[in-house]
Amino acid sequence: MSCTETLRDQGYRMTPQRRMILTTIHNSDHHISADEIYEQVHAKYPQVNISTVYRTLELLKELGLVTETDLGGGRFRYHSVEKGHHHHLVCRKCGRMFELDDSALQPLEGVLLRKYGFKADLSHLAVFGNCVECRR
Amino acid sequence: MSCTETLRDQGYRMTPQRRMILTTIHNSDHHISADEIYEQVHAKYPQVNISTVYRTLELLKELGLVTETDLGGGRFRYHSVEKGHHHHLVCRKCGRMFELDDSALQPLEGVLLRKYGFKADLSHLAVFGNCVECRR
DNA sequence: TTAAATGCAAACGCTTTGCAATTGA
DNA sequence: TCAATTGCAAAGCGTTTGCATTTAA
Repeated sequence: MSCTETLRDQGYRMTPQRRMILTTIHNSDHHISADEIYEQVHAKYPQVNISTVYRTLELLKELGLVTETDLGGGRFRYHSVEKGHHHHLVCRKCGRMFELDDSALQPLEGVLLRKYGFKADLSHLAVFGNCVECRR
Repeated sequence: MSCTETLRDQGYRMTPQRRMILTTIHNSDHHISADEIYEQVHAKYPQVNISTVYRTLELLKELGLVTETDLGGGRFRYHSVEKGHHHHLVCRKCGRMFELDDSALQPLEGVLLRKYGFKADLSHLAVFGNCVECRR
């Protein structure tokens, strides 16, 4: 089902603003923040308002089209659900981010569930530390 | 070395406000936020200002007496370094936080190092999800 | 004595909200 | 048509800052 259909199905409308916001999130190669989305959309259509971005993100979360992650830094970051889950290794020295596949985290997920009864949501986890190169 | 000595050593002063803030953090049974500290201190000494709390926290971080952690929820939380490291399971439904001991994370730490050459800093990690009770 | 620390008020950055005007279906 | 959506401006919240006053050493 397309995004437009998902929206309409729930009684919402597809608007140019929503289309641009969706495209921006989808084309982003990283977890993007509200104001990064705003900057990009605003560059093309200056009349678009930041509050529309926030309201749209709220809606897209609700519809399950986008995930919101708190990666620190005092702002939320957003990611297209279609593009799937992945985790990050964030180097504190050089700032680079490395992708980490699920398999490394499954043991942890299992331990938390068995030992603590806690169903961890490890989608988009960020682990901070130092990368190979910076450790040399 | 006492906190007072640590302060003086670096040319800072021990003030009643700083003493109260330190005591509050040290007596807290959880990772406490700036406004929780403020509430407690303010209850005893109403003239104390929130900006003093923030400035003191900044200083205590610098001196390595207190750690600042981003556990989500849009506010930082503080913890006495003396009381040591631990991790958290944060329930997204009820908001409760559970302590998690190091042993659950050591396998992950090992995998990241061996497989990715990444030295993870897992002190004060926060894992989000749903707790036993909220999963019923 | 005097630099460090405080209280106060105002500003900050990110996010939310009320409301009148606009617009998609 | 008309409820959903928007832009705008203002407010909310946690945090920071400038400045005149107070205070620890």
